[in-house]
Amino acid sequence: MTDTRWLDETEMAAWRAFLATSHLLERRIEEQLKASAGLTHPQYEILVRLSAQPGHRMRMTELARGVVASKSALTYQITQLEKAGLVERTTCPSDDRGVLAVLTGAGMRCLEQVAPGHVEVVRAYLIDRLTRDELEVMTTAMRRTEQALRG
Amino acid sequence: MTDTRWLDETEMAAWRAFLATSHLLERRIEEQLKASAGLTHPQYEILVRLSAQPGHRMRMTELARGVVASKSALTYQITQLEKAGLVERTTCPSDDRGVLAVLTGAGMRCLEQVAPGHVEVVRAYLIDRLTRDELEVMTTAMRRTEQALRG
DNA sequence: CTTTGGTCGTTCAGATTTGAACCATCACTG
DNA sequence: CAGTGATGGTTCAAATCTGAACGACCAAAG
Repeated sequence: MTDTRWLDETEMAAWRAFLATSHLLERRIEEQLKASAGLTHPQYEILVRLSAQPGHRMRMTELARGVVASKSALTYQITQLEKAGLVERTTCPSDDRGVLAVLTGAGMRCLEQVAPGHVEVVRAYLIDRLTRDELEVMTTAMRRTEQALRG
Repeated sequence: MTDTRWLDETEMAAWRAFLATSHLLERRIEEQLKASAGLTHPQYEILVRLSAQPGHRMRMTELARGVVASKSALTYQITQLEKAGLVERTTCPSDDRGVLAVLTGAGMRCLEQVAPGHVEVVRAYLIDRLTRDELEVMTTAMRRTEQALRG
């Protein structure tokens, strides 16, 4: 057991700020989505991902990876969205085990209605607070860490 | 209703990477803490905050603000930590409504034992992946957004 | 001293998440 | 074709979080 490399002042400040910001932002987003459409953030992300796919459909596992949710959490949320009529389940033609989540017309309309307000929050509290340089630094840095965290 | 200012490519990339990274990192941290000491991340954060205070004690509301948790979530977690013997509740001498959460000796020892492994994860997946410049940019940027999100 | 409005922390019901267990199916091997 | 190990998605119980409602207390004003 080697000695611990503790975080120095700059590192600690970065980590604390990152942590606080991500939690606070999550709260704001959740609040805004709930108020404007009764959606949770995970649900919103699911709709976004589906809408970006050809055929507006995606395999459950792939979708779970995309939105960073556990398989059971996704099962639950898809069931909720299905009850709300925003998503449907289809059996996958190429793999009988598989399930495709498909965005419905109502789901697409819901998304189009909610997205502007959501983007506004993301802008107001994060994107518009950063300079272009900061934005680019953050993108490359976050992509690197995301890469490290996957796999 | 003015036209929506959608996120351009750079902005979207920044936001997606930030979101994915924060969720993935949260998962890793949770996993590591659970395995090494049966703690959740919120619980760990509570111990850290308390340990940094004179007298190892803090008011519930202030603590909730610090770790970015709702009042009821904090009540729940402090109860859990109390059952585990890591924290105690004391009535606040200056305000009979108030409750002070106090870190116990066992709590402090637990923290000292768990912290190295936790820091290692934060380093391995975030801090050590960033250059010094990136770190500093992120700190100022995140602090600015944190500021905006509080209040 | 009482009233008033606000803060403090808890409680409660309901919603969501987690992780393990499970069954069905796949892909490959012999 | 049977056997094997891995994968896909669901289910379940337990843990946790949310938001509203609540009772207790504070602080300032009358």
